[in-house]
Amino acid sequence: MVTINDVAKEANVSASTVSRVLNNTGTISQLTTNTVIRAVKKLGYEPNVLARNFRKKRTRTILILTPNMTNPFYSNVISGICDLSRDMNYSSFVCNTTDETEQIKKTLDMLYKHKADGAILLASEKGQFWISDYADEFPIIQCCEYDPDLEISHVSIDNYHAAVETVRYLIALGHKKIGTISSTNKYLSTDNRLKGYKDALHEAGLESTDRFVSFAGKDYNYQSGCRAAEKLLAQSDRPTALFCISDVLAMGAVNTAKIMGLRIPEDLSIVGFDDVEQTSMFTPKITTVAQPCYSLGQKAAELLCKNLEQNESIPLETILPYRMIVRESTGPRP
Amino acid sequence: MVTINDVAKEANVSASTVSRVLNNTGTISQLTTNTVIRAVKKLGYEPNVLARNFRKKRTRTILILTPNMTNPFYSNVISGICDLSRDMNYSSFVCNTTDETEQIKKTLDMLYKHKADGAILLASEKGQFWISDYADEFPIIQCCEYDPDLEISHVSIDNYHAAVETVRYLIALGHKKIGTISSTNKYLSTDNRLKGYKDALHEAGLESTDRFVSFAGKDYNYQSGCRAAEKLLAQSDRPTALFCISDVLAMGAVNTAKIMGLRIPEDLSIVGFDDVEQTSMFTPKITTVAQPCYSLGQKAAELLCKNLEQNESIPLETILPYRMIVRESTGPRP
DNA sequence: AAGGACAATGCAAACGATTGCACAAGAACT
DNA sequence: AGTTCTTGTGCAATCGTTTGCATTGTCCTT
Repeated sequence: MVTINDVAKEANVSASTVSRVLNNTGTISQLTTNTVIRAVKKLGYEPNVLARNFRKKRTRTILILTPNMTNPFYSNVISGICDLSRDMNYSSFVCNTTDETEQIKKTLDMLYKHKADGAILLASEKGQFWISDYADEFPIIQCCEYDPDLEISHVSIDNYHAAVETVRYLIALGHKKIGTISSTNKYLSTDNRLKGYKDALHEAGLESTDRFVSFAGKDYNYQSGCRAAEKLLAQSDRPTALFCISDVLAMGAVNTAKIMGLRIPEDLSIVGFDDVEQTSMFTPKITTVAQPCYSLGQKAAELLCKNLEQNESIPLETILPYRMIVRESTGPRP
Repeated sequence: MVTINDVAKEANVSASTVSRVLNNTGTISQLTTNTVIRAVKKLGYEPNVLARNFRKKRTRTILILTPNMTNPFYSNVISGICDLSRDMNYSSFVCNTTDETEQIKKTLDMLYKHKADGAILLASEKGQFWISDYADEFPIIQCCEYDPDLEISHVSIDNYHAAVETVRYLIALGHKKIGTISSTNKYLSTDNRLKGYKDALHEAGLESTDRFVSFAGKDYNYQSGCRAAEKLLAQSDRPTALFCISDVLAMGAVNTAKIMGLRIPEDLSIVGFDDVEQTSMFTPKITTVAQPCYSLGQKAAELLCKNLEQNESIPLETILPYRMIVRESTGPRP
């Protein structure tokens, strides 16, 4: 293995000079710089990352904490983080935490142990104040979900207005009885989407009744979407449109509706959220609010890496645009 | 930060002794061992990973190379790898390579740079002989896909027999005209599933004609599944059953069939492969061959870690069981 | 012309662990 | 009793970089 000393010898300078050339630190004459670079190339020298990390107490590694990387929404975000951090010459270490506090803490402790330089949290439930202990010492970014009561940087979309806009759209189609499928999880987005839904109804002078609000379990999955939809649609005076806070829930709702003999969108309009790939494989293709998953991840990674690299400060809030995609599951009021 | 020397001082021994106690190397008396352990606990000493890695030229990190982590099949495998390697105190670094040779090489070069100790390749196309150059020097495992011409350890299922069994099942249902949707990609599994399909037909004395074989693009996606199915079903003398080499292709086929006015399974039986979550959200729920994605990942990670840890040798071949799941998309010949 | 400022470089000490070698003390053998 | 083995421990070198400080030479200022 060729070391910095070999290069130094070849270039007739000291190891420190080589180091300074390679790190762009200190003042080195153009002439020497050239000589060193030539020597580096000639010997095919590559700095030993292990030694460098050790000396600098840095690893060029970032942590990605996700409840579950199997979820297509998260896997897209993670993809964005991985790709960008790779381009910045950072490694990314993905960790499934299943939202368990102990697991999250254990993973974040890697920061203390110098196994990683910073972290991106994909989904923090609200009220986890202890996260600040880490964020005070290390750069941490919350991506997608975040806690507004914590002074930690986050990258997200405007869930409130996305919900408002969606429900307005349903209202514009003539719907008067609009239901929603929410969730019992503790994410901010869930609250904001519910609030947006209610405000949009209110703004249009429509009643917002508990009868039209159904909560899927915190696991958010297909089955719970089916059940939640059933509760709403079994009522004699049922909604004619459903705003679901995730696509998977929407798929469950579509399924339940079909089983109950309702045609979509003729009898019932359904809209989802996220725009995971499967929504367009479904029949009917589901109208949804697209989140820029990949970009959310990229942006978070970019902010984090730049902070680590040049100590550039991370803005407290970064909001990316959402986009409503009208497909086949919504139509005028029956 | 408390170092090994602090512990040594506290325990009135030398740093080497502390090191030996912690690494279980050399011979240390029970008495000293206890003293050291007490000192470690008292000071809350944690070995500096960076220094240790540097000295040992190891990182306790494994590389995961995937064409695309967004694919639900891979994300499940990756999940298995991540979870198991975390339990073994290894970090895992996921990298999207989009099957590009240059990207794969660049990632594997991290092994040379001591940024990782071993690697798991999720999907290698056949004929990439240069991979052996890496495998000769570092532990590498191919998971799911592999090249039989390379002497590299792999963890997989028996794709050939899975295909045979599936087609036999369709034959048992009375089908005589059975088509398949394959792909133009260069994966071994694709070849084996096609071969299994043909052999099963042959074994039953049924003709296997090119008219009934359609190839989706190498991207494997929903759209290409739709197109491939259309080619098969547009024929006047069309198949009554389709064996698709992936669930996503099967979903495309279902969709196309519906559009063409065919009822499933009354007019056409369709079976997929993989058992990704969405198959059961689809109407009808799709009959498929389940691969133990998560376990495949776990197994590969376990073998790799154990090899790194205790130099335990990795068997050339590890085959995990598949399982056919009959759901709603298959029925007797119309 | 003297002094100061500055640019360019080298020396050597870190960083925190691991490990080959040496050595002491006691045990076991002849 | 003398030799050899074994066991337990410490010393000091080492891994490959980075970096604080010292040094040299050059140029500018007054």
